[in-house]
Amino acid sequence: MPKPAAPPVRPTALQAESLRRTRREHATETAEDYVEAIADLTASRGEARLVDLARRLGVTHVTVNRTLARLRRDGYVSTRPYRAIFLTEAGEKLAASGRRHTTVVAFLESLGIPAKAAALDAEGLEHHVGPETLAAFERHLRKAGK
Amino acid sequence: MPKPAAPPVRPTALQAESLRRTRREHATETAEDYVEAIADLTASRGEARLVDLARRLGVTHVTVNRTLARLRRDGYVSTRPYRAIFLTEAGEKLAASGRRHTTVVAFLESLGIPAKAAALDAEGLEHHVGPETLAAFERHLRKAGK
DNA sequence: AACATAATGTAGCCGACGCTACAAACGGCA
DNA sequence: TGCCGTTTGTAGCGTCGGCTACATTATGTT
Repeated sequence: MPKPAAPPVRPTALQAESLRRTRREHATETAEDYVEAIADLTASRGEARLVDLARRLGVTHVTVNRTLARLRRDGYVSTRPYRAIFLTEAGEKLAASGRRHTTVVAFLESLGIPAKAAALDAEGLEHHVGPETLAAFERHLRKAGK
Repeated sequence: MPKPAAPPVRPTALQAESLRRTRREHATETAEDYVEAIADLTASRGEARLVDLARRLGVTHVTVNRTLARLRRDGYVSTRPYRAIFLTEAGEKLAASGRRHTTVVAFLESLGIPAKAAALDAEGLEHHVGPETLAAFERHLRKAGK
């Protein structure tokens, strides 16, 4: 994000708000990374195991375990000792919306739309993108973006 | 960043690496935000005060104080009780490089280059962009981007 | 069945980044 | 000069996301 350096200080409150939003988004980012990884693993190999997640996310199994505890607490996953990890409905939704969001943003950007505008527009668009359209976006991305 | 959902799991290590890098970048983001804010404030009103920083960054003065302590520890700022905050040479450099980086990225994106590529290219380009070129970039951005 | 290895769990630590509440120093104005 | 509001400092707390070290449970192989 281009922070205007030339025009003095002006929009103090606005900048603060933007920074705060960035931080808020950070908070859910991890959760999204996890649920998306779980969804992918479940889809690709039938079950999501803790070690796979750890490898996939580049952290230790301990970290995964603790994060899973939080996700469980927040109702995104259901886990049982020494068993595979499953997404709850809320988890599925979060994973889907996360994937949908990144896909839409990527698609818009692939059309040459500046990241900022793309992110902004995606925020609104993503709620109206059906499965077919989403698939089309993904197809386009696979072809265009290497 | 488009996380490929369709092609199964494949690049485990690569994805982990990318996530790790994202986290590392987060770490310096805050420092950059602070030094840039300090630089801006110093430029625009002669001195950077703690409360201004707090307002500007949207956090409490306490948080600013503690972050400043870390920045002092890391050699980016010099502070004295109840006095304005100054950047050290390292701090100036960090502020400049941060501003330079965001400018270059924004410029590339304004040309329609997808964010990912822009970020990647900027990483290399920014070290070769002189003051005049940077100014030109900024001029272009001020005209093009609203 | 027995054992070795892999997977999962637990304990305890650390740092970054927030916060509220309270204390102390500064500064301007009556 | 003295007082009051502003600014800065400090104490203590919480959450998140990492980690190492060690304990326990599954699992697969002989």
